[in-house]
Amino acid sequence: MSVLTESPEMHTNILIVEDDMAIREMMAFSLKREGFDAIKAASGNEALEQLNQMHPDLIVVDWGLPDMSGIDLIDTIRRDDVIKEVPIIMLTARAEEHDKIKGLERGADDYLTKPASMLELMARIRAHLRRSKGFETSHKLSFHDIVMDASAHEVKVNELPVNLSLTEFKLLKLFLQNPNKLLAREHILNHVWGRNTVVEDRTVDVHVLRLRKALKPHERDKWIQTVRGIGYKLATF
Amino acid sequence: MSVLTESPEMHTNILIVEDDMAIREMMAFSLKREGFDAIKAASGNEALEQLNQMHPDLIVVDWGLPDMSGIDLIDTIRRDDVIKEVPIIMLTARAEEHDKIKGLERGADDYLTKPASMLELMARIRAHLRRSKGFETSHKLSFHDIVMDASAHEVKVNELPVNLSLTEFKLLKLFLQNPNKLLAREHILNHVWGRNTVVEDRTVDVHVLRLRKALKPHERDKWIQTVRGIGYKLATF
DNA sequence: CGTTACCATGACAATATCGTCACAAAAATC
DNA sequence: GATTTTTGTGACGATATTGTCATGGTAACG
Repeated sequence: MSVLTESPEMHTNILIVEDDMAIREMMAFSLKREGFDAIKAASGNEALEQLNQMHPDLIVVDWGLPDMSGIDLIDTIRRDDVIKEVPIIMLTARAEEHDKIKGLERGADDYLTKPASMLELMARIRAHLRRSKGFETSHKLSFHDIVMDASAHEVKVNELPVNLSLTEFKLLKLFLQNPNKLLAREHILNHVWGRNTVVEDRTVDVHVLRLRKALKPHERDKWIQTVRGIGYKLATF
Repeated sequence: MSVLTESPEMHTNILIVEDDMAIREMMAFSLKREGFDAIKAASGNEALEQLNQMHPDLIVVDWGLPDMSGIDLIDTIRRDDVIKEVPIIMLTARAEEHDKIKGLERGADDYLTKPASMLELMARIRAHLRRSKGFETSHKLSFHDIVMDASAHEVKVNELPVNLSLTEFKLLKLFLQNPNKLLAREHILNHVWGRNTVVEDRTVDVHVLRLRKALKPHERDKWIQTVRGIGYKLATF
């Protein structure tokens, strides 16, 4: 099972089959944010058309589709020799236990009830991909075109790599985890250096300076803004 | 009841790790009723003892155990080369989303909140077993043109054989299992040398050096990259 | 406009970390 | 039993990183 025939930086395609546009777009947005490629389908037939052209790494299926039930779609997929192995997560508004069990027995690998937390959906998607692809998919933090892959310890701005020291990396990570939020010096000290380290306040300034320098060639240094008397924040202007 | 019944001659062992006797017995009862063999453990250590003697097809773990958290148990299992592939379902009274995500990210395959419906639990168990049954243990690992056949103890780069010592081999294997992932020294020590061996940190460096030397004739030595302050990673640049 | 508090910046020394080599012990091979 | 290979460790120089300080600049405010 642990055959790594493809390299992990290869795009991981997730097919979303969901007729509600709002939910569909939100899921696509969340997926792209995490570094996946989201393919969208608004109906069962649209999904089948997509599946003729490409083979996603995972499928998220809504139970109630306009032209067929999600169950029917799963049946069709599981009958297709080429794609029948693909992990499928069912997503539905119905909380009825009966549906869950039916979905799981008919070939779904997982079942989530709407309104589903995007975080939980992402976690479950990663768990299934871990099984089917044999390796962990990467976690990505991003703010516009600043993208950090913490597990790979890699930062890119607009696809170009940025070289950071360990402290700078941790500092940027904190900023990315709190975009548009004002971070007090003390807060930064606690989170980057740890609660019981004795470091001068000004040290934060210096490391912010160094982080800005590293981002300067990409013209992103101005995104780390000074808030006089308090600290810094990551934001566009 | 279940549409898909397991054939009786095929013993499917399910390990239940749960300290609450009532729940444990109820789960064991349900499992046996469905044709599974239920093995019971009331604590984390009891579970580990069991795992020394047998390898279950699936494990159901309660989050809160008397001697360790379910998460710790999962960590231990996922570090064991022999049983690390076993599907794990977390079961817990806590409904907090944070716990769910933590469990899934740390290696659980599924997560159920108590009080869990036995029917749903059974359905999910069957869904996971359906996946893991057709589990093939091909021992081929690769990263681009670096190919390892673990069972044959053979490594080739671009079809040309590479001679490695045992430690170098295990080290490269770890890298291939975690491509593009930053591996901390401690993590490397745990996985290549074992958890209870006493070896200096710097030993890792020396073996990385030796592995690089072995890969140098093939111009792949630069793919093992140093991340100052933490460890190493296998990645292209 | 002047004062004050606050910050950006560059320089610097101390430290941490890593790559490399050499060597001895242990294990494997012949 | 001799030879070769493998392995872990210490040493050392090279380099990266880090924290602090001094200085000058800038925003805030009356």
